[in-house]
Amino acid sequence: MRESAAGTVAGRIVEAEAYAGPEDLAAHSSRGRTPRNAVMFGPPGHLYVYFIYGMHYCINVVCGPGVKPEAVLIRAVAIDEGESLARARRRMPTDVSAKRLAAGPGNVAAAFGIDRSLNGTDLTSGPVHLSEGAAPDRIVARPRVGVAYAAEWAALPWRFLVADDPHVSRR
DNA sequence: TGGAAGATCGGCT
DNA sequence: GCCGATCTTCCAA
Repeated sequence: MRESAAGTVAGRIVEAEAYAGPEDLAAHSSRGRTPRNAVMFGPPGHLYVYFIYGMHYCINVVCGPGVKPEAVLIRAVAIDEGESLARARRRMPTDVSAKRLAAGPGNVAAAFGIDRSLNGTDLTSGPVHLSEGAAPDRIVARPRVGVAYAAEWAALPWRFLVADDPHVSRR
């Protein structure tokens, strides 16, 4: 759930990827602590937001006990219908279907209005909240996307998505 | 100080 | 299926 002056946008996470560190070569934390990934080395329950490819933001949830730089990349969210959907759609540059509104990490950040200013935000007290909901019936695991450079780590099935959910990313 | 690559996306062929 | 947009970040020299 994301709260801002523009109103609240809420949704259900339907796709995510796990990044372990620092031994996971696909994780940003695998090359040591830098100004960009410093949040990953901090306590869990915080947002790690980074800018990629000159035009997109990706949002992660820092997890682990706080000693290991681990995080979960939020890749797709099914946005609640009604006001949430309307507000999210207003943020998008082009008119897109509800299915693809928050499909893919770049789109999730855009739909929820999350950028680098929210990097390091505490998810328990800030304008972005996570809450526990009913677990989906069927979850499938797939290899992670876009990490072919990570040798044997690229093959690990650490991308989790809700089976047959139309809101997941396509690539 | 320079250059290469990137946890992407959308449009075009 | 392929390619360009666009700029931050990191490493090497």
